[in-house]
Parts: sequence; structure tokens; C-alpha cells
Amino acid sequence: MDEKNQFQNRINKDLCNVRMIHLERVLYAKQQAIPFKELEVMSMMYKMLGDPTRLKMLMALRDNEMCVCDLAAFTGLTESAVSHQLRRLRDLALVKKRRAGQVLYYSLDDEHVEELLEIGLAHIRDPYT
Amino acid sequence: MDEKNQFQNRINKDLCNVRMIHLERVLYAKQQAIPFKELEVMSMMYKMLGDPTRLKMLMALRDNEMCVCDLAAFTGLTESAVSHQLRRLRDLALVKKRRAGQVLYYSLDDEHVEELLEIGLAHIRDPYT
DNA sequence: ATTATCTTTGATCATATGTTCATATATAAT
DNA sequence: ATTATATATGAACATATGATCAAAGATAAT
Repeated sequence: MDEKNQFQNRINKDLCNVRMIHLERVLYAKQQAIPFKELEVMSMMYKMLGDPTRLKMLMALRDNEMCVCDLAAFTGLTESAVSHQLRRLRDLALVKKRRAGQVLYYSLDDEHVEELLEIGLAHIRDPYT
Repeated sequence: MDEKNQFQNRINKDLCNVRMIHLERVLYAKQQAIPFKELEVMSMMYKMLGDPTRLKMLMALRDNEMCVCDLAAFTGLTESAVSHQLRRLRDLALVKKRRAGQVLYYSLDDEHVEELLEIGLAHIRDPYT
């Protein structure tokens, strides 16, 4: 096999050889790609759903708004740990809080979050429908 | 404040005092909670969406099925790294593969995955609608 | 059969993550 | 003002995670 053939799938890109089979698909993907900052925020949002403890809290919040100590009792964690996680969930707009005196009531931020939870549950229960 | 008052929100549960404000909500949450095994799978599925590299790959797969080396070229990672991540995505039924000779074409597993991506993107772009 | 191409796998390592403990803040009650 | 309640924050530590490198399968071509 001569050198031309050997490198038929190697395309010079930014001074280094990168192998690819469908150049047009790679270019199209690059065109369509969302800005990196959005990608980071978006992946961080999913990551916040991607922990058993936080997910358990979120699933419970589908039915009722709950305060920190309730969530701690429910999850079996310390209130500190729950508070830490709620803060991260709040930073990504997955939950919101409402104050009533000393008590802070947490609930799902909006219907997007509910949908993400519903679809995720459906997916793991019926992977092929 | 006498001892009765001091412990009004402390309920003996499994031999240790746990503070909670809404016992009925905690009990209801426990009743409604999905099995732990499902919770683990579900959170792992979101976790797989929760990494910039994997998410970038998945977003690209919305438009086209792509092979490993294309995805490597697109992401700027080694083919090995891409393959590792694709395997994890496949384990959670987020992508599927189709063989054509030596080339393996990856695509989103089903419409659940597309929906999860659409809603996630909508959420970070319009946090309040 | 041998070689090339495309992809996968296992080990390794630096970084990221979740929990706990100690402490601080905020609101309410005495 | 002082004390109690409810929550938040920062530091620390053990574990989990993602990328790389080296090597191995798997399919196709010669």
C-alpha cells in the first residue's frame, strides 16, 4: 500500500494529522456545535442530576416542597450535606427555595426539571419504547 | 424552653434522633421513592450526560450517526478516549452502534435521549419559561 | 497468511467529587 | 440581649472519574 493510500483518511488539520472518515460530518458537527460555555453549563446541569443522593432529593420534590431537615431525614444524610447539595442544585436552576420564617422550603425549579425526571425514569424503565 | 419543647421536632427513628418538621412528607416521600437500584441506574444515566466531552458527542449525534474516528476528530480527543466514553454511553442505553465493515457507526439510542437533550438545552437557555 | 484499518480494552495517574466536622449566619422566641 | 432553631459555609479527606499510553480484537484487503 503506497503512501497516498495509507493516508487517505488522514487530513491535515491545525498542523497535526487527524484521521477521519466523513469530513463533511465532522465539519457540520463543528458548525452546529453550541458554544462551549453553554455546553459546560448544560453538562453541569445533567451532572447535578447524576448523583443518587441529589436525584433522590429531586424525585421527592416532585410531590412536595420540603425543608432541609426533612430532606436530611429522608435521605439519611446530615443537614450539612443536604444543604451543600441543594446549593449546587440551586446554582443550576434545578430547585428553588421559599422562606417561611426560619424554614426554607425547596421545590423543583420549573417544569423542565419535572420533564427531565419523567423522561429519565421512562428511559431506564422502558429502554426500547 | 423545657425538654418537651426542645425535642418537639426530633423523632426517634432506628435508634437515633432525627430532626424533621413534616413527618408526613418524609413518610410519603419514602413510600413513593423508587427502588434504590433504579435510582442508581437513573442517576448514572444522567451522569453520563453530565460531562462536556460526552455531551458534545451526543449533541453531534443528534444530526448524524458518526464513527469513532470522526468523533475523535470532532472532539479533539484520542480515539481511545472516545471509545471508552462511547462504551459507557452504550451501557446506559444512550447510544447504539451499527457495524458496516470495519466501521462502527454510533447514533442516539432512542427518542428519550433526544428529548433529554432538547429539554436540557431549553432549560439552560430559558431558565424561567 | 500477512498486513493495514478501525475499534476496544486494561492499567495508570492527576484531578474532581461527596461527605463530614467545625463554625458561621439568619430568623424567631424568651 | 440571650438563647434556640434552621440553614449555610469552608476546610479536609477518601473515593470516583476522565484522559493517556500500550496492547489487543476484529474486519478487510493483498
